[in-house]
Amino acid sequence: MVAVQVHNTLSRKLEAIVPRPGERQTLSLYTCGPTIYAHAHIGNFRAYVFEDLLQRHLQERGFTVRRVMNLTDVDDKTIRGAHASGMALGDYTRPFKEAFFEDAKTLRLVPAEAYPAATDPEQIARMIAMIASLMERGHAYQAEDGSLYFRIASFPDYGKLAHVDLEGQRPGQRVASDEYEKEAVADFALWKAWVAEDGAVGWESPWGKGRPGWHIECSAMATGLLGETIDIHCGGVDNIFPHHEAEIAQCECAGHGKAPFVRYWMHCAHLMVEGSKMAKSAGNFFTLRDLLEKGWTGREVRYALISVHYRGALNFTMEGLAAARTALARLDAWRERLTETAGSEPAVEAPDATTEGFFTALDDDLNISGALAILFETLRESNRSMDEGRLTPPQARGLLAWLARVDGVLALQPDDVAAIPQEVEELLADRAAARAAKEWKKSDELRDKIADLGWVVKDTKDGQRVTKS
RNA sequence: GGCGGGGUAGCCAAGUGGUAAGGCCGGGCUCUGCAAAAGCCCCAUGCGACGGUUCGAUUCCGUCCCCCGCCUCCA
Repeated sequence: MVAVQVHNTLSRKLEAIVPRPGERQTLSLYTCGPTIYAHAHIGNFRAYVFEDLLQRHLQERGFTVRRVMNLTDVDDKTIRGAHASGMALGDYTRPFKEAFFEDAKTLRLVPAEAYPAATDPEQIARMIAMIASLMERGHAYQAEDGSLYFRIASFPDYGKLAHVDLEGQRPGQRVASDEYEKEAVADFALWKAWVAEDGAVGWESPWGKGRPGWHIECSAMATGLLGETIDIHCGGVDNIFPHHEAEIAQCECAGHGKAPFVRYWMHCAHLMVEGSKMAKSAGNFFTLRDLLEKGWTGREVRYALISVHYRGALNFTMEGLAAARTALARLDAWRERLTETAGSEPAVEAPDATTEGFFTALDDDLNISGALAILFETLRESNRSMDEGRLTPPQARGLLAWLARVDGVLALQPDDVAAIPQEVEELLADRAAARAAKEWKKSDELRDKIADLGWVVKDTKDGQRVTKS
């Protein structure tokens, strides 16, 4: 059995991923999804692309991955946004939800098994049931304002994920000063009592009308869909505290036994843009849509996001995107060349054993740099062979088969190329004739005409090659 | 103050107690009517600073400097 090792935030160590007893090859994966009050930005997508790489690699290694990603469709910002636009909550979030799925597709993210939304009646019911369980066990209380809070003093393990000792904490700047109703300042909201600003947003509960706190949403949806113990839970580093800490507290206190909530916690570092923290005020805030408008493609953005190890800060730059474009073009050209060399021979010869290093690098906590190094070394080596005419068709086919496996993980192959229009085909035929007759002027004119139609012609050793401009 | 992540060539970035992967940029060459593309080759006596351990350290230990993040609802 191949051992995939990952860095577990809980233990701060590299640990081999082993399925739960009784589960042969199935792993559950819960990933915190977007809050759909706006378009997700590339920082959000960095986390989703990392999770996608993880899922795809686990699948390559033979695991069946059951993945759930939640959608947070109710929180302060969402309510404010809906209120400001005069729309019902669901009408306000719907376009952002649809946009998220489109963006995910553009970035080639494998769809999750389920995308529960916080406002789904079924999920609200689960949250209420979980809060009720916490109340019964003395882990929660209702404050004077009607809101329910988690009693952190009742859970000694609180802080084990972030490795924080609340005693030593300096209060953060965002502690709301009006939360005097709580027993302890660190106690977090499970259920927020309805207030006038909430307008039409609210659900009935045993404790009165209100809405769920953010943390309970994930706890309820994760355990509701994947069971009491989840194998892998991912998110951004900023979620470690308090969000994931709170999730642990809720699940392990409401649970039926001493079942740990999550076995492997994985967190993705932040993304910076041009060297600084991404912020609207700094003018370096990008959604995927912004980048597509600038002419970048989904796979270029994917490459830029995927090519830096997930636990290191990623500095996202236009230069980085340009590098992604060049590297992808090189991979594309190589794949085409291999395809030509492969011909239609049925025989397949396995590539050099070192190519397996691509996958063993990823086994090591998703060492993408090491994996890409193997990919490019293989590229150069086989190009040399082809230059010298040494690469046999069975060898080329072996490399293509390997490349297909590699791309099952990277998902960086070009989109299906658009069919060449008849008009362009005719011009190409004319141009080929002109070239054969060495009528260079005519050849150049035809190249211009083809360019006007939106296609670029390049003359290679083996004739003309056109691509959509 | 507490807890994390990080400082490796112009940029991005792996990695190892034994003499620095890979990508981009740049340079050279090949191909070539031109243009473009593509391919190959070259490109860090050096791994934040200073000490120490060692036959040998970028890699281990110590001290220090710098950058970034989290510390209550931001991936």
